[in-house]
Order: sequence, then C-alpha cells, then structure tokens
Amino acid sequence: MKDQLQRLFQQAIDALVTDNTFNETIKANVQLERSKNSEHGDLACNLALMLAKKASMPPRALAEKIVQSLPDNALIEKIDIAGPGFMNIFLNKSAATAVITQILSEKEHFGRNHSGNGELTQVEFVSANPTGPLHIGHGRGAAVGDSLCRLLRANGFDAKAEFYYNDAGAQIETLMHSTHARLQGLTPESPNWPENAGYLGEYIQDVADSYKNKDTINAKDISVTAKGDPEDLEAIKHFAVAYLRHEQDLDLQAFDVEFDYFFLESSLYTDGKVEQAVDQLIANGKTYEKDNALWLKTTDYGDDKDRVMKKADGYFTYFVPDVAYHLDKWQRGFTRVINEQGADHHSTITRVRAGLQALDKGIPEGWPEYVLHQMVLVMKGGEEVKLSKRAGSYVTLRDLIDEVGRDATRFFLVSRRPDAQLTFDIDLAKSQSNENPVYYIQYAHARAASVLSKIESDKYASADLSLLTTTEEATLLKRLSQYPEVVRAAGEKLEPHQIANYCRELAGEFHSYYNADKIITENDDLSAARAQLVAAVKQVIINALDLLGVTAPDKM
RNA sequence: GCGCUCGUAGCUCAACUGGAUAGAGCAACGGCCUUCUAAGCCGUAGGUUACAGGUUCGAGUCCUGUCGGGCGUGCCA
Repeated sequence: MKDQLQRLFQQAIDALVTDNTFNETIKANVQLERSKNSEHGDLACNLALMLAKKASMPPRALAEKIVQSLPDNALIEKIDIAGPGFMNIFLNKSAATAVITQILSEKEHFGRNHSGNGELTQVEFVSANPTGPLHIGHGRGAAVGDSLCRLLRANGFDAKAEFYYNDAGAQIETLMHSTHARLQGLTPESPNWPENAGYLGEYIQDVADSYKNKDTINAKDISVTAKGDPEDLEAIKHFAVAYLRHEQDLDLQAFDVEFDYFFLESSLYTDGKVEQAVDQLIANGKTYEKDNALWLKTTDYGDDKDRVMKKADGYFTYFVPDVAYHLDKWQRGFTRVINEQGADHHSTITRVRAGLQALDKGIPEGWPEYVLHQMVLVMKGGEEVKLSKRAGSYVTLRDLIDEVGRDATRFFLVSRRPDAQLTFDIDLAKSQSNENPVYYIQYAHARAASVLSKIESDKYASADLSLLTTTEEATLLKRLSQYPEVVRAAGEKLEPHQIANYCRELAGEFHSYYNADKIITENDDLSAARAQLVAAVKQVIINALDLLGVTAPDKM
C-alpha cells in the first residue's frame, strides 16, 4: 500500500515538472512515515519540505500544488497540510480494515516477505570455547543470533545457524591440564596446583569425576567414552572437550536455540585449510618475514599496524584459522554471512576482512557483516558478579533460565539494542518475574484467546468491518498494518529488538481496547467484527513473538 | 596515547532512512473488579536527551570539541 502511495506522489511531482513548477527534472525520494499522532492522519509525507528550495516557493504552497496534482485514487480519504508543510494523509476506511482480512487469510505468513530472494545466508553465533558452561553473555548472543535467523527467514533469506568451536587453541591445553590436576585430587587451593591449569571452576571437578567413571558422552555429532586413565593427557583432553560440548548442548536446548551446523576449528588444521590459506597469502605477496615471524600486511586494508600470522615458535596466531574458516564459508556458497559476537572481538573484524581481501578471491570488502553485542553486567545482591571462567565465579545461562524462565530470559536479552551494554539484575528479574514485559505481551495473547473461545468461530467467519469505529479500534488497525514494515526494517537493520518494541506497543493497545470496549456485545454483527479484530491481533502477537523465539500461551 | 562504542526520567531501556508535543516498564501517589482473565486499565508526578559549538525548514539522531563509562589496542584466544 505504501508503494502505491509513493507512486502516486511521484506522478504528482512528474506532473509539476511538466508544468514548469520546477525548472529541472526532480527524482523525488518519496518518504512516507507512519504518524504517531492520529490527528496527523495515517501517513505523513514531507516532500514539500524537501523540495521547497528547488521550487523556490514556500513549503506549504508547494504542498498544495502537489496535492492538487495527485491522480485520482481509491486509497486516500483526504490530505491535510499541516505544520511547516507536512502532507497528512488520511486513508480510506475500507483500506484500513482490509488488513484484518489479510491477516486472517495469511495467518502465520502475515508480515513475511521475499525481499531476500532465498539468498544463502549464514548467521554464526555463540561460538563459545568448549571450556565451560555457557554464561549470560553467551545467552545474549544466543538470543540475538537465533532471532536474527528467524528475522532473516521472515524476510526471504535462506538463513543457516552455525556454531564455531574453538577446539584447537591454547585454551584447550589449559582445560586439559586443569582436568588432569583435578584427577590427581588437587584443588586450586592446593599448594602444588600447577600453573598451567588455569580453569579454577568447580565444574572441572565434574568433568574429572565423569572421566574417572568412564562415562560415555553423546555430544551433537560425536560420542566419547572416557578411558579413565588419569595420566593419558590426550584422552583427558578429548573427553573434556566432549563433556563440555555436551553441557553446552544442554544449555542451548534449555534455551530452545538450534543450530544447523557445528564447525570445529580443529578440522581446519586436519583438512589443511589453514596451510592453504597461508600459502595463498604468501603467493599473493601479502606477507613478509621479520623477527623470525611471518607478518600479514593488514595495513594495506585499513588496519593501523601489520599483524603477526605465524609466531616465532611456529604456531599461528588466532586470526589465521579465522581467515581460513571464513574462506571456507565463502566457498560453501554463503554470499551473506553475519557474525554475531561479543564486542570484545571487534578488533578481529579488520583482520579477518583484511586477510580475506589479501586472498584475492573476489570476496566483497564488507563481507562478512558483524553484529556485536556489548557486555552484560550481572548484578546480584547489589553487587556486580564477575563472569570469570578462570576465577570460577560464575553465572551460568542454565541457572538463569531455571530462576527467571526461558521466555522471560530470551525476551529480556533480545529486547535491547545489541550495541548497548545492559544490566541483568538477577534479584530484580526473580522478584519481579510477574512484571516482566514478556508476561504483559503473553497475557494480551491469552486474553484474546480467552475471548475468542467464548464465541463460536463460525459466528465471526464473516463480518462487516465498517462497524469498527472507535478510536481504540483505529489505533489497533494502524498498528497491525504496520507489522510487515517492522519485520522488513528489523531485518534490514539486523535489529530484533524492534520486534520486541512492536510487541509491547501492540499488547498495550490491545489491553487498552479490552478495557475500553466489550468485544462480545448484544449486537451480533458488532461482536463478529470485533472478534475478527481480536483474532487478527492474536495472530500478529504469535507471529511477532515467534521471531523472538518466545511462546504465546493460550492460558496464563 | 590511539581505535571502536555508548551517555535519554530515581532505575532498566525505546524513539522507524533527521520530522510535528522525546515514549514504555519498574519505583512513587490517586482511582477502576457483580460484567469477555486485575499478570490488566485510567490518571498524577518525574527531562536543559552528559556539556559546548556547528550543519538546515527541522537534530536525541549528522559533524567538531570537551567530560564520563565499556571494550580493544600482545608473537593471548
């Protein structure tokens, strides 16, 4: 509908060009905005303000000429010229209620579009080291990443979720030594606790106990049985990684987050992909040797200094496998990749992109895209809880889900802009769990379901929607018709929190409506029309919450 | 020091590609259940959008500077 209106305004401008109001051809960027204030109509257009100078006439006068030049149409009821020169568009009544019919026929597809054209897109997120349980920071990544996948799919992209396991670095050695020390009956308090056993958390003891019991662990795509030999370091390492991967699987399951693919960093070495990438960089002349190390000329691609690729001790620095990994993503056909990561990784962006450009494989400069989320501060008892895996003080994601609930946790973590820090006060979340915004939205849905259950659906299968005349009804209709645009905007900007805001507004307006007007009245025709509106609201709440991975229960 | 990022009500956060009177929740105060779910609604109060300039018809939003927080800045991952 917006498109149709934009075309109408473009035609009006064209007409004014031919009658010489403008002395040049104007390629107008017609902007239509949803007005916040209902006195300002349904949509507002600022064309006259933007073009006043070029027409060398006052904006309000230009606005009048534009309105006069608009072709006849069935959409617009009237246009007011207001303020400095806004054209406030009031839509036809039947155009406003048409959205109900549309929602009820499209159901769960309402709001979805095909703008992504099925482009193969990958969202990589969480990607935690398999060295401990997931904490709330990973939770934010999981909530945002999963929601991004859902949003992209709603916008017509073929989105795949991927988890990258850093199972090949120094942190895995640390995990091995930590488990080994526990197997020997040591604790971090022991005077002879080894220095290279850096993980001090109690969960390492669980890993050691399980290893000693010769347990079998079934993680996502592997099955490992512990040898039980406390001196076999390789076996310990292998088992510990599997054990903790399984723990993370359970965390993700509890959070209702699914991945299409788990990628192991170690496979990049065993498949020779790291070597291949390095050889290619050397062959392309993008490297040099200095101080016994191999350097990449990242300054050619906007970095502020060159970076070491291969250390003097012969090992690669961490970003080298990252480059190889991203080359692999590209070769798998992901023309679009979005990496959802903690903001502490932002320095890798320049390096990974630089490495990819240096490979000279025709990868676009801005590829891959990044969505970075800021740290989550966890408060408990009025104090900040440090999320240090090494020190062992720890708030796990699963603790949080148990205490606060899955829907509330997900909603909370995804309802803020990712690039702003957020504070998660555990005491507050627990004590006010009934007042969490997610319940407000779910309650709106439950209320709608409850009312509808009181009318047989064939009683409102058809209805005269022109009976919807109250201001609350007009407000709701406007909000509903806005939903497809919100899905599109949130998808384009990769901002799931816009969906959360929309949910809150729709729920609030529905609660107001519910209190202001009876849905079921003496008048059967009116009841039918209102029931259709309620059914449409209910459907859109379901659709929107689904994009956030939050359920919409019928009863609360 | 340099780079990125954020600064909005007492607290936690919104504000669509720059739009009209900056909005919610929590906390505070006052009302609304004989009636479709009160996990709700209505109202009151709360703001120099950190500060100072600039750009323009118009700035919380863009630019410059200052102050403050976070992250990064390693031959750590």
